[in-house]
Amino acid sequence: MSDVARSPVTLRDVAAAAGVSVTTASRVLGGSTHAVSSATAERVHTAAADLRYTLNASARAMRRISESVALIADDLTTPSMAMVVAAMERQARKAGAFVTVSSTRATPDRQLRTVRLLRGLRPKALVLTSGRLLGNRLEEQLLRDLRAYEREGGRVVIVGAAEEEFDSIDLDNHGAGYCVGNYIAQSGHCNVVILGSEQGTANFSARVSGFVDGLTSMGVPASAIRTVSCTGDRRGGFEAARGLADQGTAAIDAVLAVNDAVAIGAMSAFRAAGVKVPHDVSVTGIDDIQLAVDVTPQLTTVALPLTDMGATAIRMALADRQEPTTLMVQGHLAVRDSTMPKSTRAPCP
Amino acid sequence: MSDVARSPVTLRDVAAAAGVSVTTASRVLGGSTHAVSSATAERVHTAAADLRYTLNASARAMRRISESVALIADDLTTPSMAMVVAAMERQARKAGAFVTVSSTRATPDRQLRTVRLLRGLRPKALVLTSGRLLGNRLEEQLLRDLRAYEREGGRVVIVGAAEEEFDSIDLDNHGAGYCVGNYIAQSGHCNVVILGSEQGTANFSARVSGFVDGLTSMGVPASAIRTVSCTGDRRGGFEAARGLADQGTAAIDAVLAVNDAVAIGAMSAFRAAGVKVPHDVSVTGIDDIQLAVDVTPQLTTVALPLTDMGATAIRMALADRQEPTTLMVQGHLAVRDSTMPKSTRAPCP
DNA sequence: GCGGCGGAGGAAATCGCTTTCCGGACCGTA
DNA sequence: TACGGTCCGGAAAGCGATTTCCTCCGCCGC
Repeated sequence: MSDVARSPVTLRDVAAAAGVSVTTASRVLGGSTHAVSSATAERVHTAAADLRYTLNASARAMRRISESVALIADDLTTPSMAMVVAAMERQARKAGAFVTVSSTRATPDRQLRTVRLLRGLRPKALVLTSGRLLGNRLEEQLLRDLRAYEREGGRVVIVGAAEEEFDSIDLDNHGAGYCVGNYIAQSGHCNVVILGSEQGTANFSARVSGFVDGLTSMGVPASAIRTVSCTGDRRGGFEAARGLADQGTAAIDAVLAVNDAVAIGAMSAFRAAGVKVPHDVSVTGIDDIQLAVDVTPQLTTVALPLTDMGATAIRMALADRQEPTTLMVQGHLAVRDSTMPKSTRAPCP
Repeated sequence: MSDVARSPVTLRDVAAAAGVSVTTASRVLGGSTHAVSSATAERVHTAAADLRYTLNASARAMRRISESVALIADDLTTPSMAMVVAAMERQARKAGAFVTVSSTRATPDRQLRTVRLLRGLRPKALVLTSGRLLGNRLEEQLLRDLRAYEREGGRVVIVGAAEEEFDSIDLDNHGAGYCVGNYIAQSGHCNVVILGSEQGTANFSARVSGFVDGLTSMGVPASAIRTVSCTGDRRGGFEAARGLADQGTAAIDAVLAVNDAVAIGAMSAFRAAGVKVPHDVSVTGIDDIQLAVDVTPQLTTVALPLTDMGATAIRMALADRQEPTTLMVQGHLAVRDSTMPKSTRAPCP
């Protein structure tokens, strides 16, 4: 059990200590299929433990494909992204792989630079999750790098949008919206305001059209649906809702927000304006962020299988299929306290 | 601009395309100090761009120390950890380094295995952030591996606790608690309940003792301070507060939670029980997670310089000083809506 | 005119490991 | 006894870069 170890302990040192060749040591420690007698293996293991030796992953990576996955996200600080990252890490570890993370503030320039940088690690896969990027089609430059990377044997997985060309896991945004619209219509709401941003993100516009389809499927006339544009964050919801409150909310049964942050902003504006949620107006979100259950009233929303998505992304990344496949995952409605049936009101025309 | 590239493009290919030796290509692309004429450099760069080539980080790592940092955390999903990770990533990128993350659920066994695994990457530094681990001293085994790693030229940085032996960034947990206790006492609260878990985490017990010291420093008698034990998450706070509400909160002026999650859980239990915050009871947290301002009422808490800590950790990790240094960072009180002066009540005895 | 110096480029050794390829030992069978 | 087949173990050839040397060349100062 000597703790003395010349600076970098190498496989050679271990082999010498065990009295075998590096070849044999490599076979024992590297999990080769080549047979090694258990007595020899034992000696090697002991030597390695004594020297506190671990195989050098970089050196290994030169002869075998490395077991690492690079994650490129817009922003690592959002709660949902944290869930995804954690799930990825967990799943990757199961397969003995590493995850290296990077964030690009959704700027195409940084995305490209990040992909370049990370490709240098020759990871087994590149996982991109980016709302922005996916909406406005991948930049041509980025696409080229991604293709070049796949040509070299790498795997590209896109989380959050369907991409014909690569593996991808898409969230059924339209379905989520539909689900909400349907429920809201069914529970007797008729005059509805949709809070959403048109700008960019395909995610959002899919949700909005889902709202509309869900509502009309249950007989809500298009004329009873109004869309108010706002930014996709808390402040956007707040300001939009304040605008509504100023004009009077008597003719509004429900406000459908494009995500939870907007919904929460809206609820807070309503509260400030004395509009009671859900009594006067029902409010819904999409995402089911942690906050959704922490606010009062708890927010009715659509829970997204973030953890599944992360795990699946890694599974795809590490699998060795050939065909690019696209998976579509569904959220499910979580009815809570920010909505209530409006059966007492007059039915829709 | 040919997009054709035999599977793995190597430096040799680039060199051939540029009509130079690999040596020269390496010097141009690898940022060597050896002089290269600008005309030649230009040719190499063009060739590399045409082939969409990026240097292989693994191969580079064999001759030079790699620019990567491995982060080992208890749990990646907590909001505060997400902030730290994001800050680390940002700082690392500035230095052209990578961050690879892993989570260990705070079990010593997994910690050890993770360190072993990650050491294989021969990162320039290992950054450990773990409440649990730091509380009950590092496991002996782990310590050995860490020491062996440093002997090999690696750098170990501990975030969240002072460790003589390694670089470390410590949060002044006692100071944060003191700060809250002081403020609460000053603003006229007398009967105080502290919500905290005794178990394990040195972080928490330091905060708790900070609360007590801060309160007593302003004349609150120890007899007016009660500590209720609960788990360190939202649910723990919720259940503890429900318990308090059941017994009646008439004799309670303030509830000091050991962190924001607990505080938010407590607020939600109070709300459910009809106890008004801050009118009936003031509530405080520590951490200043994003949620703290999103919740109603906005939470009075201690803002921790999470971003700074992350960035500093990476700076330490990448620096090449020799002396292990310990940094102590302070939080600052953020007074918001969940507390209000209780001047109307009877002064403390 | 000549020694020396610095700039530019290349050949080859090297990093730590994996992986062929090969050789010896040992087995059972013909 | 001879022969194919296993089982073990080692020598050596890479993997894709970086990094020493080395060479060559033009230029300056004396």
